[in-house]
Amino acid sequence: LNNYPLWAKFHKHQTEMIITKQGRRMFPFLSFNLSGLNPVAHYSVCVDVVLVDQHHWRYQGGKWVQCGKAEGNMPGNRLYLHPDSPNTGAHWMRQEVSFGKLKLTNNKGASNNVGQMIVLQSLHKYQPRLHVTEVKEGAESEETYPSPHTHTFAFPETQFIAVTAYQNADITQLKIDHNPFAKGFRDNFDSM
Amino acid sequence: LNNYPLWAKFHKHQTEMIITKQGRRMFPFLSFNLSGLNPVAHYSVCVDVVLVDQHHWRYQGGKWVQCGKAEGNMPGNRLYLHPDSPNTGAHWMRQEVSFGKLKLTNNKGASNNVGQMIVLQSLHKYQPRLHVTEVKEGAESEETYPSPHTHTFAFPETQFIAVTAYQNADITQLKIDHNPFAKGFRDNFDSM
DNA sequence: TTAGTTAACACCTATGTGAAAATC
DNA sequence: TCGATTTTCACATAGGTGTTAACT
Repeated sequence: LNNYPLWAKFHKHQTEMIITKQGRRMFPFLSFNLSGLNPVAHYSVCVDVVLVDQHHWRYQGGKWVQCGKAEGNMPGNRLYLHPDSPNTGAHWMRQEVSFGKLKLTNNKGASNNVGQMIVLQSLHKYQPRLHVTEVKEGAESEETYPSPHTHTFAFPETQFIAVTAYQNADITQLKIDHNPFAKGFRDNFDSM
Repeated sequence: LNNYPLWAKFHKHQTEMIITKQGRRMFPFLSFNLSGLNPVAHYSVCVDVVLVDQHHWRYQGGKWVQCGKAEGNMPGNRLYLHPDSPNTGAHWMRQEVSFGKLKLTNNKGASNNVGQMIVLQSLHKYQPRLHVTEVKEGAESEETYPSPHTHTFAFPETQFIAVTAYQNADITQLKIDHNPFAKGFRDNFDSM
């Protein structure tokens, strides 16, 4: 996992990720360094997002608290195939593998665009996971993830609660401080 | 070939395409409708650019004239693999196949970024070509284009002379009139 | 009312244009 | 001097931010 210090800062305050109908990028975004692959073998790399628990969460009195049962796993795509897939082990190990364009949405109708957006439920806690699958040449479609020959990685620091508006002001400030696209909201007293 | 009327307008005045060190997009850009493919077979789609003749060209007295021999074929990548490659016949036929992000350059050092930019010589006349190659599962690398099972298409209307600055003012005006990124140079007398 | 969601907005990053000046 | 190339620039497109107000 790359950019661990930043993820840790967010995690300490309980990371929140905005979800919108049209889809919102994650910040921080997932990025990994892979090693130990066969340079000439072919792999597909993808990310999925799974529920951490079966509860609604509510932000009350400055804290996140559990609140009743969730309505089970809702339908909707939770798998995002890395755009470079499939590719050689050498390709994946040459440089960091980033998911900067992965988008989160609450629009169940967007499930049609499989692989474009990950559909989540607001106010639920999620864990992103990385899957590295060896692709057997001559095999059928790529729609069988995760397959038997998959390595899966999950980093607790990347857990987050999906929201439609930020609840914790500390999280908002961290986003403003570190996301370049939010520079317009920084207190500018010429930090040069 | 899509957008044929626009290509024809440029072709009538002898199309010019700017080349720069960092790479410049084509305008108009190449876009095709494919048909007749096997929906479940896999194909790679790419474009290359070849010399039309072995001469330098010079713009003199408002006309393009040949001028001495070219120094043969220079090294440099002239092949651009469509980013969706490889993919199924159904995918390629579902909608137009566009090369809007293909970039032309005169930077021979950019040959390293194979597949990113097409390296050309200024003041030479070129013909873009479309290649559709069936990918055999289990075959080795994709670096054997064009392979024996390739269909190649070339449209004379897409021929152009590579330049580092526009020579014909008619071409400049056509670019300004039709390329959205050049809207800032249009004579704005509120065409609404 | 309350809590969650949505849409419009100003502000930003990132990048594609030809013009014009500078350079080779 | 001359022609070709490169650099810088104002002005576009395209789209990612949190804020705010409206909506449900």
